[in-house]
Amino acid sequence: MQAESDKSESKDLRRSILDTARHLLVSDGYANLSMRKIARAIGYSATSIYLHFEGKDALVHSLIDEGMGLKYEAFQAVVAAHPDDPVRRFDALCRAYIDFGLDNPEYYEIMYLLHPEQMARFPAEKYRRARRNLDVIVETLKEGAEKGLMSVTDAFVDASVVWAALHGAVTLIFSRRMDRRVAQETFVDAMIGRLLHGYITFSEHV
Amino acid sequence: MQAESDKSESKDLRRSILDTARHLLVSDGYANLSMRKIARAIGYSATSIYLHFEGKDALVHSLIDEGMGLKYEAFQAVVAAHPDDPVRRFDALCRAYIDFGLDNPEYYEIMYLLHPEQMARFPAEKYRRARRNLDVIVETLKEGAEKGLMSVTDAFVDASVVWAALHGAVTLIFSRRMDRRVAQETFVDAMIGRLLHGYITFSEHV
Amino acid sequence: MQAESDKSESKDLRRSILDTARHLLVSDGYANLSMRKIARAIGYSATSIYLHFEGKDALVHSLIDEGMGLKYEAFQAVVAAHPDDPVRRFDALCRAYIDFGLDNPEYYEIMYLLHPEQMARFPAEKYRRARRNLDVIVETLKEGAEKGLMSVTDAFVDASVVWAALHGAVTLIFSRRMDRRVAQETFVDAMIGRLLHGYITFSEHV
Amino acid sequence: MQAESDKSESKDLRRSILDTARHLLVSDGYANLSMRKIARAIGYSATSIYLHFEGKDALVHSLIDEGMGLKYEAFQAVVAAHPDDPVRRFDALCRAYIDFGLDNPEYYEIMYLLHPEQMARFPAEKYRRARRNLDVIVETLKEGAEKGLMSVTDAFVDASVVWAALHGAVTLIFSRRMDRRVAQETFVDAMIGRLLHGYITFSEHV
DNA sequence: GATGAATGAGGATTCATTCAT
DNA sequence: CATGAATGAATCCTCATTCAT
Repeated sequence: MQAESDKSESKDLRRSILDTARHLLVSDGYANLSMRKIARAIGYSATSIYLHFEGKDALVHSLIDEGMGLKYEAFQAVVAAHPDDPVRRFDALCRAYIDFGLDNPEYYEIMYLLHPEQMARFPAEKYRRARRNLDVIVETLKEGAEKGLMSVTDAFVDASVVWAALHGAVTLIFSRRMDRRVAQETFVDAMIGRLLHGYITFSEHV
Repeated sequence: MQAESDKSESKDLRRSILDTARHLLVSDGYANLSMRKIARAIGYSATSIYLHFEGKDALVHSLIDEGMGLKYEAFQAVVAAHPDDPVRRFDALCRAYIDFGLDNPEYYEIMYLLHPEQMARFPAEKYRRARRNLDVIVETLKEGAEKGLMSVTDAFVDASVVWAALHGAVTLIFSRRMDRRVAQETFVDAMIGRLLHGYITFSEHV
Repeated sequence: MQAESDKSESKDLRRSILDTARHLLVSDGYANLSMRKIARAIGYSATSIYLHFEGKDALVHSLIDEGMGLKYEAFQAVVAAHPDDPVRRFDALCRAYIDFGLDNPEYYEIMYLLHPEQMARFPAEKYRRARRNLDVIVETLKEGAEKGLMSVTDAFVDASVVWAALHGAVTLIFSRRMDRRVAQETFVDAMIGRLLHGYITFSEHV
Repeated sequence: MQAESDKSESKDLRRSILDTARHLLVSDGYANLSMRKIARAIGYSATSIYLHFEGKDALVHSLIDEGMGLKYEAFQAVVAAHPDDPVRRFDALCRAYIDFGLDNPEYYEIMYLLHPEQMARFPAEKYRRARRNLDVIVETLKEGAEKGLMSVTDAFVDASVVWAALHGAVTLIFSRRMDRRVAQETFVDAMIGRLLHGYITFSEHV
């Protein structure tokens, strides 16, 4: 009857499914995410989900996709905010990485912690955007090295090291197995400080 | 007939279950680990597993326990090998951490990547040994600082940072999402190099 | 094609499940009542039952509920048939109690013989209707006492005594452990006669 | 080595099994009585039970047997205590019936509440002793009638009615579905009072 | 678009029982 | 006398998915 409302409702349902899945993901864990639970939570029939997603895998892929997009935007915002200063950009990128993880545990979970065996492989092409995020770090390191501000051996390798360290920080916090004697904020600051310290040539810069 | 073999058969089955579970864990992921699959793989009925383990949780706990033990031994061996030199000990500990992870992905998986929601909580007391591993790093950093060889702000925090970085390195390699342009060995060396470099006062030491 | 039949099919399955469960209950006993057996008996998959009932407990609760309803109606019919004569009402109530039990052994079974440990507790509120049945006897005794027709010490206690005697009569017949020398009908008549005789003041009334 | 101790131990084990089964019966209900649980409770292997009992049915039959014996003794004691007074004997028998039930719910459970479908039929011959208990009531009623102390129509039928009423009292108490406004003791007294009152000719006797 | 009905496969776990020792 | 090892059958229940409507 109301073509407009129908269309928007439809989009709303798709959104609703994705959002609910995200929330269930963080509250119950991936292993306990089920189509039925999503359906129950949004008040639609389980069948309806299949009108918007081919299956569970496709749904999760969409979530991964969204997460990749969000993270990409966050990184691009950092780049835009520090176009000329590779050191400050590096600092901001590290913080953005960790913040994204801590703020979006659901996305982080499926983007980086989900084993590929648990679902149909995420299409390789979609990982391109993810790679571009790493490239941002690579470029930043290269620029810092060129400007004599940062000591870089191999930009690719070093970017991976930074990436790994940040990833480790996020997941260690997630796993709640970190020593209680260490406050989360202190820990994050220390991690970023060490990374900066390790790559910056002149300490007075920071 | 062979009293000896008979006695050991029982223990063999237990071992067989644990090993099979370990392998399935890495090939199919924890979510897909089922008692039935284990049973099928070892050629026994599912019921038989319950003769050796109280349930799925107990089985996984046993695996975690074993992993903890292995890792603890590895760390203690490093400590024994470098009783007086905190810098070399630090280097060796980092390498031992990553090596353990790469050599025992199944153990690493359940020790550090398993979400606690997915199974009954691992008895707190059993984590003591895990904590002692962290303490080894803490002590090493303290000793390095006392001897003026390492620059440490807060030993607990710094040990956690190191821990996180190593953890990130291992898991990034596991996830196979690392840039292919980076060789694994180069990456590991770079990570350890950076950690050493970041904490050592006099670079001529390394 | 036949919208009518389609709609009712769903309800038919629900009915079919309930009826089959009821029959199995009486033939195999509660302990041997299983979802699979019900499913097999109606020619559906076990999963289908879960489309109509949340679980085994819910299914049994539905049966109890139905039984309570039937019995309540039977009692109300008796009350309506004898609005002014408490003695005849008492007689009819006793007979209705026993008749209900003998006519609906499956319902009686789950309503009164099922141990609560065997299933999730039947919601307390649902027992209200059951209590109202007892209250009908209480009121009848009170009325009989007020009119000087019946000798009652404490209406609550006496109603419970009546209830227990009737319950004992039904279950003794069920258990098939009654002496064969005693015909069922004779036994029932004797029980009701004794109850009447015991509570009525003037014997000429009966 | 110690033939004596061995033998007695063996008998002890049999006793131990029976006692444990009885206790489990009352705490967990018949449906939850399992060989494993019994074995675990007495600290023996499940297999050991099969050295003393052919199977679960045989074990329960033994319990029923014991219960029958106990009850028979209780009734015989009452008979011995009131050899000449059928009225007092009747009173004492009723009380003995209810007391036995309330004191030995485990025995009562399997003797009178267990459905025959739930286990292999209890050998018919073993019910003879049970029948003899009913006969005690029959004889008492007959004797009371002969002495002009009790009004009895048909001793068999009346004994069954008494039996049913007592059985109903016990099971209603067991089921915990009795109205809370009625105290157990009051209820039992009322039931026995009514039975006495109903069968005694001259009320001054009591 | 949306749904209710239906299912087969699989999940962990418990049970009574047998057998060789 | 006692046991450990082993099993097949059964338990309830959840899942992702399909199909006709």
